[in-house]
Amino acid sequence: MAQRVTQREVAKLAGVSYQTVSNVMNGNAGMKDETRQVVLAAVKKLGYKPNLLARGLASQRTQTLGLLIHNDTNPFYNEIVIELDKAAKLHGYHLYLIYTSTNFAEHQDHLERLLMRDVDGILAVTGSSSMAEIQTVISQNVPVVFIGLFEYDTKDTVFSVSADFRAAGELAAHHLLALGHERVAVITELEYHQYRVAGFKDTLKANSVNLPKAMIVGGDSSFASGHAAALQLLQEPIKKSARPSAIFATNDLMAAGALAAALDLGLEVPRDVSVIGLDGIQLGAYLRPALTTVAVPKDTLAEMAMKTLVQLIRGKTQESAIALTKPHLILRNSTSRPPKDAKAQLAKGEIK
Amino acid sequence: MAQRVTQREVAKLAGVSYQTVSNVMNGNAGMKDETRQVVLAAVKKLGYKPNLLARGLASQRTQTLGLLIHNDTNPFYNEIVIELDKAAKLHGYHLYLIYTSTNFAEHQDHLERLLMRDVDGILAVTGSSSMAEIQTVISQNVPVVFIGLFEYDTKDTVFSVSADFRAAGELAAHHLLALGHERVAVITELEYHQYRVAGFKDTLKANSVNLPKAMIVGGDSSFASGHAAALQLLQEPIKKSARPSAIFATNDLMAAGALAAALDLGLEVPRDVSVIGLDGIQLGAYLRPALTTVAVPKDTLAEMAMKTLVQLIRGKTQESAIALTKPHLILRNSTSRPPKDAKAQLAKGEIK
DNA sequence: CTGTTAGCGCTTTCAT
DNA sequence: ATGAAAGCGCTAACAG
Repeated sequence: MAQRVTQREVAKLAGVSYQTVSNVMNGNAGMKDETRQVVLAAVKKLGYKPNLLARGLASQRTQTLGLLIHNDTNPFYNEIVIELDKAAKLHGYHLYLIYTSTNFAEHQDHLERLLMRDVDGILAVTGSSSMAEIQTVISQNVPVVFIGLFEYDTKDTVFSVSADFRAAGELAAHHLLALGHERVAVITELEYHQYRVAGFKDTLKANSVNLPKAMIVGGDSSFASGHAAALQLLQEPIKKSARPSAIFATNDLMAAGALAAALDLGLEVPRDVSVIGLDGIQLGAYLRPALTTVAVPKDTLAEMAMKTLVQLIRGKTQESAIALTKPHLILRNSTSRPPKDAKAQLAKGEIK
Repeated sequence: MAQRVTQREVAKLAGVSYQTVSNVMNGNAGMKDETRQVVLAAVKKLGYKPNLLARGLASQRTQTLGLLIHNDTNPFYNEIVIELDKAAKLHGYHLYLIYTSTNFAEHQDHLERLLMRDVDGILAVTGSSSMAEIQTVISQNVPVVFIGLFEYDTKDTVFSVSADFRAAGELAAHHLLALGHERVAVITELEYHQYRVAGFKDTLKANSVNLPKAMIVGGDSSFASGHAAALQLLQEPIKKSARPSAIFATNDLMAAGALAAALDLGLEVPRDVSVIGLDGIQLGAYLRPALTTVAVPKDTLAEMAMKTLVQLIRGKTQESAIALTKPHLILRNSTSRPPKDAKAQLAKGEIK
């Protein structure tokens, strides 16, 4: 229904055999420039477009990639997808989009479908939890590259492109330290954000700032969990005198939640408490105060992932299984120096 | 590289001809239940998975759809894509994802690529501007359904599924009127959001509330444009006495911008000015105050779009070319009754 | 109800 | 440099 003109017809019009047409279309080596011109003219005249299905079937290369992505409402995923689409276009690939849950059976099903379509490779933007599963299911058949959303203590059979989350944690700590904070707290996804926390913690320690266990609260990367965690951190009656002057949330959505929680408690940000996130999603710029955050360079992340995958597809084994991109600080308005006089500050903070 | 087992091998193992295998796989009519079982056993034993490329080539149905989507940073698009992916899965389709600009040549290129892959249909989540172009390029070859992002004064050769934006505008107006607002303003994308504005305006008029031209400011649906427009509306020195007590932004991103602008001016929302948006993106819940908005039901929108497209693919011509979903109000904290005493209020509003 | 014969549109050897 | 033959893995008529 969609396809009409075939190579045969082009060949007939051009007065050549139809393999010659194929050669022209694929830029295959040597042939008289004259015949090439004749063929191209015929192609243009007939409006011939190759049928990519047929080509894929014959050549075993479809120029398509599966894009497996965690169906989370975190805008970070979307912003990554946009960059991946750009990168894929650049390299001549089309993307099959598949949103997936963390359910293993579902994963398997999606992967099988992708394989049935002869994708040349797979990009997996999923939580670290499912990495091993995915790898197991498909590595023998088709190259996979994992992208950016997990920490980097992966098995070395896995190809992954990620951000240097330890460095990100360090950046956050340095920023807070530079401002003079000494009572800081962390909101994090305990199971998966270890490196972000480690970088943060180590930097504090190196500067003789202590991070008590009670000042590390878990969340699940969602806005709601960030909100709840911050409430706990800021509201806990007993701890009032020791209320943190700054909170580092290991992703922006939780940071947004923390910001909202502070505001909901009647606190002023950053006067009463500073908040810094990690991701660099657009959302941060929309909040008031706008969110200071450590940004992951999504464009280079996507580009690196594509490059890696393309090389794997071409059979060039990589030396290094893991690539990291460097994060950077985006300075906005949710961080400042800590309250000068903590006691006085506390009194003012109780407006609500 | 990816595919191994073929129908032939299954047939050999099962001791039948390989077309029988094909029949079993496609659930084609009658055959001894016994042979079916034998075949299925062989399939399972060999781990046979059909090659969808070959099937598509032979059957002229690929069970794939092109998803053309405007590459805008508006989260609304992403939230729609997630719903469309769900709907597609439900109907057994895979989605080719393509982000596209508003550039015509680029559009054409993407569309041709999609056609080369023999997609069964196309979902276009693009601004109304490109609708006609797309339609022209492809309507003869493959069914297209346009989704939700433009107003509904389309040509009737076009199949579109959209929200009832007039009703959305009406809802916004009713909410503001019910709260007692009489001095309201609108921030809108002038060229494309006419129906939202019309519904809003007409409802005001029916309730004897005037909407002067100066109270309608244009934007481009972005946060920045909403911010700028609100600044103009709230700051304009001369108009201070006539400052709007409520702002209706015709999408959430502009509403977020308006909210931020009010806050940046030192105003309190909703005490000094109410803000209401339209879309229902998650972002609204993250803001402080949380954004009251008129939500477009993205899930039903997506489901309707898929249903329409599937029917078109099956050759069942629709009676109606346009389907609309009903929006609803999400009440949060950015709207309230207008300031009791406008004069006194104004004085307080000048904090900054 | 099952098997035979074609052919979807293209890429690949392999001769010429 | 170009042409012929074969086949990618499947479905789609038909026969039997």
